[in-house]
Amino acid sequence: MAPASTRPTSRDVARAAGVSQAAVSLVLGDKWRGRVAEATAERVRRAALELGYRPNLAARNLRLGRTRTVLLVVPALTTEFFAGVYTGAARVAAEHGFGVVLYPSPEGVGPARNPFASAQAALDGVIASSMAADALTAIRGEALPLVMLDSDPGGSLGAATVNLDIADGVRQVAGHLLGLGHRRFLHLAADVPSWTFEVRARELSARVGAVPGGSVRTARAPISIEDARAATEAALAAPGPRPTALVCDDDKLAAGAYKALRRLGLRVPDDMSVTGLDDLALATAIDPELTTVRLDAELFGERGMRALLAVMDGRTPEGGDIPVELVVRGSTAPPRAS
Amino acid sequence: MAPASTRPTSRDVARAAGVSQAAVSLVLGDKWRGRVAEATAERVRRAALELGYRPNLAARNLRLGRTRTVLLVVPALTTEFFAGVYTGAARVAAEHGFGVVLYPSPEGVGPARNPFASAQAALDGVIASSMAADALTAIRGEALPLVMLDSDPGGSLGAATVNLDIADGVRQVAGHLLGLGHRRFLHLAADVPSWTFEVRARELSARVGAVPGGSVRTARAPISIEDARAATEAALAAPGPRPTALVCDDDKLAAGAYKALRRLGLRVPDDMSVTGLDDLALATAIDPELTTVRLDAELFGERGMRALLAVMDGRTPEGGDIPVELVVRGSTAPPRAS
DNA sequence: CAGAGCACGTTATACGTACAACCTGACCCT
DNA sequence: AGGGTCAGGTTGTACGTATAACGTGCTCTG
Repeated sequence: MAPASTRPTSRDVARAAGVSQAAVSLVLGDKWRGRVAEATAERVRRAALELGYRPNLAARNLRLGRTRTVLLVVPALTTEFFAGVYTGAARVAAEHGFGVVLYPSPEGVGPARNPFASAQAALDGVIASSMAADALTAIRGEALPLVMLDSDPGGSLGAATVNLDIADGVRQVAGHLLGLGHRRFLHLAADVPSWTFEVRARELSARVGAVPGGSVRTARAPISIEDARAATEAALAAPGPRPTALVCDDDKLAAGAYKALRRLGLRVPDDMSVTGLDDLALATAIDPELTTVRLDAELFGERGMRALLAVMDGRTPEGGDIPVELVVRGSTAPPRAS
Repeated sequence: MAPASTRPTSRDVARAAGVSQAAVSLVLGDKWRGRVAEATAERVRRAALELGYRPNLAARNLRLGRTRTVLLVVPALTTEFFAGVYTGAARVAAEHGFGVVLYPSPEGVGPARNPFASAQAALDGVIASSMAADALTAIRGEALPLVMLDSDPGGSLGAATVNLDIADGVRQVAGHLLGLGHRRFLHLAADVPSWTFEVRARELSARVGAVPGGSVRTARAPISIEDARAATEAALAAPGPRPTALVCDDDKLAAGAYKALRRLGLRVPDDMSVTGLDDLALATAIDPELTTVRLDAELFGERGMRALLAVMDGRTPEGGDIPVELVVRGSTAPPRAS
């Protein structure tokens, strides 16, 4: 009489092996050394295998009071970059017996825009990108151990933060372009409310402003190739001397800028130098290949996970921003003698 | 005496509101109509709010015997496309009170390569891309309701499948290029063991082979821009008359092919027509913009989730492949008169 | 005015697991 | 012989929730 098609429990395994449920738990939990005879343990293992037993995670989580699962909240723009962050975080998590669940902050997915309503999984902690703005209030409400990625260290009110050294990346870009002789800059800024984008703008202005004759104009666009194209065309239609260098907050924006420049009949890098930020695959797919700042997404994810493990453990996560690296390719050159 | 920093339970709320735990469960579970006075319900709600009560999901899942969470297994190449699949699936899931957890099949992430070891979440069902090959055996072992995306309907042994009409997409591409006058094809195939890529090859050969003088050569590359570039260069170095049309299994491959053609001094579309498949943002970022087949990733995800809901419900999911659409852009033109 | 019915709750229980605490017989040592 | 030790288990319980089953008074009706 098959008792319906319900999954076997540890008690079923116990019955089949002729032992108590506790013995099954001990054997399968690898805590049986010196408590259960090897022969019995083997019987239990065999019975579990035959019945196709899988432990009920809900029950285990309830019993243990923890889930060994953490949530990674990323912005809707699920890209290579955050795929890398996930990979790094998942690797470290796996080393410590943890799992990582991804929550891409939705664009109109659920009514609640609440990661916890969506990923119903019971969680031990959260890593959240500061770009996933929609989800942040819900996250705070949950009162779980939290690590923020790329968030204002001052403004995040006590939550641990792990940051890329974006300021240094912008410094390197500015230094590179200034060194080539550029003075008039157009900054194609990501239209996303996030501290990291404020840093980009501030740092660029500071560097360029410190040089005689240096000037920065700003255009804004959401991180989308089409929007970037439109914004760039509009900005370059403005009166006054044309900028010679176009600094983009993101490689995708740079790809849009390329399109705008093609339509305007301007050549990269002869008429306009262009830089990006991220070093996505896209950066080498476009022609000419893009000078950009390489961000180590995987390392970012690893550091985020390590920080979360520290927080969950009551320790203080190690500080220090993650270094970034300028990658010079074919999209930057000295401005043409005017 | 704060009882440590442990999260409040429904019993704590009950105590604070002066009612029984059962009453709390009724009120917060919205099952109190006619069982609890409005004033009492209000007291309970207020107490819950004040204590910051969050139900323990592990306990609820255990009690209810279900989690209202499903797993979406996607291949490591976390791209725009699967981001779209997720969005569609999550939307439908949310409509039915379900959550979706993403599992990107890892490239060397965990030792187990087991989605269930990683996403420790207790699950009600699984949607899996056939490209996430590493994870498939683990998935079968779990014996959960399963829907496969883009899988061989015959070979998937009873699991429900939802497929894009890739064969028709390839037919449209072949028809378009043949109509322009192309006869010698190079097929840049994705080096991924998945039924959908077999379909591409088979269908292209069939169509082109049916035309007098039609021939198809094949090159293989992993889905990466650099690998695609190398494979294309190698293939075009082969002796014999050069193909005039390059059919790529994926937009990323096409981007790699563009690079190869640039290095060989061949112009698109004058010397070589190129087509892709996916219609990613990348397709319009490269120059000239890519003729490709648009796949509706979100619809794909929606249909996948609907099918899974049907399976979990004991119903038969609706059949029918998802239509795809050829998008003609600047990368295809008639072959130059030879 | 009996008792039916309703409004408003409460008590008890089960979900499947992990583990603390307890038990039992065999063997050993003095 | 008496007790101690140890291997090899078992019994019992708690985790926090949802809900079935069971009271209570009170009102209404015939």
